[in-house]
Amino acid sequence: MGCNSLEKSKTKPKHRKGLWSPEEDARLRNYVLKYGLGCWSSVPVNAGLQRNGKSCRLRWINYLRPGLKRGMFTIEEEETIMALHRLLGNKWSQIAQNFPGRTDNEIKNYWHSCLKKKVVKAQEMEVHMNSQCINSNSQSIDSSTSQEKPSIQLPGFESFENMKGSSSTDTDQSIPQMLDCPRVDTQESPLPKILFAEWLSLDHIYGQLFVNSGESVISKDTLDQHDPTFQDNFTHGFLLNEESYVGELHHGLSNDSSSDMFSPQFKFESQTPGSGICDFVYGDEICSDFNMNGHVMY
DNA sequence: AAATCTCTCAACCGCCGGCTG
DNA sequence: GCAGCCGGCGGTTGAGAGATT
Repeated sequence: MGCNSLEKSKTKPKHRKGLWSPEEDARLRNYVLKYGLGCWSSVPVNAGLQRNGKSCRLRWINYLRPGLKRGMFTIEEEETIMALHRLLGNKWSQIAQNFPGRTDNEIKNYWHSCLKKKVVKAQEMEVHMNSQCINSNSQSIDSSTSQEKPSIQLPGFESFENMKGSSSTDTDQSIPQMLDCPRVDTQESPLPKILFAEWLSLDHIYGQLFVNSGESVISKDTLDQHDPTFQDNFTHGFLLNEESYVGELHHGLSNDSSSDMFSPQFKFESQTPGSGICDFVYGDEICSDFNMNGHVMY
């Protein structure tokens, strides 16, 4: 690695632990926005932080990264998490790839604090109902009933069955079909009707931006505002500078005509060139800072 | 009002695979 | 092939907030 030599000769600094202060957040944010994502181990040194690189990386990914969606999980998100967990097990990073703006840590926490209990409850209900069923009419039960259990079929997520393979964990083996979980109807699902075959993560996008600083991923000139292939804006927000509305950022999917896949894209609409740091507002929340310089720049 | 309990979630820890010298 | 470092991931912890007694 190119950056490890930086640390080698130096004595190990004492790293701060615990919660991040606003000052530390500001230092890290300013550094990454200015110099981009590179070698995390050099970030605390260059940014003047008494943290280790790992801690900086985690703080950026889970808290400071632009585009993070904060707040409660929706019913749809909840159902999707449970469905994906049944398919993938505790593969939180893979699950998180299907939730733009959510982090694997967030999903993992939500699972352990809320969803796990629901699954256990459902499991207990199933056991209870099965025992009742056996007692009342044992001869009517045959092997086919288990195949008729309700199963959550996420539209477009069929291929995850293939991904599951042998990587299943103890948890996904023990989780029963959800008896009280509303099934996702393929006809009426509010979820995107596609599979994110490979979600182009924000990290990836920003990483490219930082490497090629000066390039704009969201350019009002390069993106067709009326792109007919741009579908299902499932997240969007507003860009504000210090005083006023600057534009609207859509985060959606664009059909790649060369394949059946859709790819995530940003669209920037109704823009008024601004300057300086802008906030991306999602819902009622200010998510992060965006540098604006005519186009959306970083 | 105070003590205790429960829950949430940010952050840490340890492991793993990939890369480099 | 080996050692060292890195980023990434999943498991776990513990501080703090809110609920309950």
